[in-house]
Amino acid sequence: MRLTTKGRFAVTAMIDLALRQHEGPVTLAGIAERESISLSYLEQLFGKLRRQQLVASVRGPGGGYCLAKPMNAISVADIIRAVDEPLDATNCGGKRNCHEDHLCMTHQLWTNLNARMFEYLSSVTLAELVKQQRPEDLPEGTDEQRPARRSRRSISLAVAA
Amino acid sequence: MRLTTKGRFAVTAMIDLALRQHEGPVTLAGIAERESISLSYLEQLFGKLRRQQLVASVRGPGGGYCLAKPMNAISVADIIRAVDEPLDATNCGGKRNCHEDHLCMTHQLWTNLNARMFEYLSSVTLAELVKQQRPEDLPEGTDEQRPARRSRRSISLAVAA
DNA sequence: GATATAGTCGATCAAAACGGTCGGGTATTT
DNA sequence: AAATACCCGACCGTTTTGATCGACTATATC
Repeated sequence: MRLTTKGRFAVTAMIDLALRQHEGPVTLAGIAERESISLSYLEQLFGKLRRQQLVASVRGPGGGYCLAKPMNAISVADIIRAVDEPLDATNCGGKRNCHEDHLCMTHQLWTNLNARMFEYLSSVTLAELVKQQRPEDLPEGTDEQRPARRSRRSISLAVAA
Repeated sequence: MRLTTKGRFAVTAMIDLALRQHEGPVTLAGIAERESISLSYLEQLFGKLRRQQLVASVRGPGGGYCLAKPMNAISVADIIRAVDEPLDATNCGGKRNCHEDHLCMTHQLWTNLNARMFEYLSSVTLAELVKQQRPEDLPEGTDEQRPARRSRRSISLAVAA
């Protein structure tokens, strides 16, 4: 579990997305402008988020990104894990046996700490963050995910992945 | 609040120190060998730990480091904060007012998340970690801090791994 | 079908952080 | 005086961060 600005960018972007997806797919260009994150950097982050099934994309005009799940099913830990990817692993981890086993005790201990923190971040969902963000104008049912496209015919809804 | 291997190194080293300080000052060379951390890197870390009053140093032969406080008064958050220093700060932080105040809402929200995590890490003390590490051989009173120097001379007691 | 939109992908890059080395200090003990 | 061990600053290679650019693909609309 690593915590850097990268994860924060991703969380910020996901909140922005969650706040607007009820109007249809949200473009990265929009998020980039509103949140002051470079478009190309967002593309990289959302590539990872998409591969982790946290968001779904809709290509072409009127396209953009939607959440792939209800926002109460997406935790901060999910987001951070998606973008920070493979990650630390206590440098000796389960791999080598260090020197004495004294060292591995220290490592395991750190792993425990990691786990507890992860557990905490897993308990914080996007829905909570959004609710905390906009306690006023959050209509009851909006945390349901919506079909990707709104236009009259189509609903081609790629969702590839 | 950033979480990297740097903080982990510092925590590991502090646990090592806490486990041995009852025998007198603990040398960085010893910690370096036992925990497989480079001596020079440890020096940098302990420079910061010392400036944050978490450890005290004893120079000269027989010298080394001691905890500057009882180990139940030192939290993991203290250690990480000491070595990870200035740290992120939501890129606009309390400084500028972003664009609209919408953005700052997002930022403040992240700050809250940060705070909660920090709060958690603040609740984990070195004493707990040590206890967890060595549930068997932890005599009752050893978590009291000791005066930086152990006596006028004598007790050379090099400890050395 | 042409065109505009918007995601996808890969290469590349500068700056920062990470982790470490080196070489010189200074304080203290023996 | 010599040995120990903290102290400090400069430097260095690698990885990560955050960003840019260029080319491509899918789709909607006219």
